Amino acid sequence: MADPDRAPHAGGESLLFLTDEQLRQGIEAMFFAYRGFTADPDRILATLDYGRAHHRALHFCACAPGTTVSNLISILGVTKQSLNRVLRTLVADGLIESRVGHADKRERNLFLTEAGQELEQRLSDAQRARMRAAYRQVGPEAVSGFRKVLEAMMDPEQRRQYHALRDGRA
Amino acid sequence: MADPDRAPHAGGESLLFLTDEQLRQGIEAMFFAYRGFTADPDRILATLDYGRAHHRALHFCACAPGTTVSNLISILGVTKQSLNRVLRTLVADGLIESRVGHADKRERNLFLTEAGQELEQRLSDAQRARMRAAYRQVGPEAVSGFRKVLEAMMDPEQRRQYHALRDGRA
DNA sequence: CACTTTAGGGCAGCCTTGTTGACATTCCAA
DNA sequence: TTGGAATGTCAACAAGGCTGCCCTAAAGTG
Repeated sequence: MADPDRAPHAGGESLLFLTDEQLRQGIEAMFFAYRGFTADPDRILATLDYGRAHHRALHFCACAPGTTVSNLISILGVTKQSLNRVLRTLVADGLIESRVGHADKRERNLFLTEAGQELEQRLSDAQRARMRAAYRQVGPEAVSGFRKVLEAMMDPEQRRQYHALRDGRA
Repeated sequence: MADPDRAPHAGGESLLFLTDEQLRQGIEAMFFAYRGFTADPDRILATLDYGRAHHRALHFCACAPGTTVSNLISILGVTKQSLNRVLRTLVADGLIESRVGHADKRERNLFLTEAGQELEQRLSDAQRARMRAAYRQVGPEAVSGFRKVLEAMMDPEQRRQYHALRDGRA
């Protein structure tokens, strides 16, 4: 109860905005917003008998073509067995191509096929549309703050990967 | 390709910040940040053989004591069968008390027991700690933007519930 | 006052997608 | 060249979504 953030003498917003209630609101906002964030792609995926796991695999294959299973595992934070099941169906359905590694034959390099690119684009478009609408609505100032908070919330390892992906495309 | 957001004449950030690449970064930030957002409570839950679903139930029971199963269902966006399984274990473990409704005996009013409050507090504390650290790091300006974007990303129904919860506590 | 309809809630069973365990292949280093 | 480490695959299991079916209580209707 001696939390300085709740100290009565903290008159300015700079301290007051960290009350438990404010933090709780942020937590709930994150919860509800994430539902919205995934809602549009989820609807498309459902019609194709795919799930969010497939979307994630397609997304990161799209933005890092030729990536390996290992790399995808560390980005997605799942076990290789879990990823493998998803990849297997995507390869079987002709959305992803898995080529045996050139230098290291243990590795598999993953690429989207034309059909894979097409679906990934459809999913991305749906998700971006909502993002774009939100960004437009609140303005660049708010978007900058949004990005800052998200980055500050990541684990260091996740932040590292986030930057690596960005830089890889730049 | 005639996307106005990518128009080369858009010199100011006010238009440029909506490129596909910027939106893609936002999407990935959301993905990585959500992992961080749930990481701390997840660790606690794992030691108790609970999952995120239990955390959610505890959270919304805590902030709306006496709420009904129906209400929880609409907040969480899951089916009653799905919620029921989670509630059953929480009631069996003595973390939640389910009282038959007073006016309408079909309803069940849900309350946290003392043990339930204790666990909810532990989970909340862990999650808030990360949120607090992030908020502190980026400052109130950024936090305000963060909240604005999240709210803009919600579906109207989710936004309505988000506000209802806030107002219910105010 | 019965009698049907509607709503809240519970149980059983299925599916996706996480998990660990066991295994094959490939590479590399002793 | 051989044993260990790394990559990826297959099998089996668990959590938590889902639909379907059922019971009880309330509400509407003759």
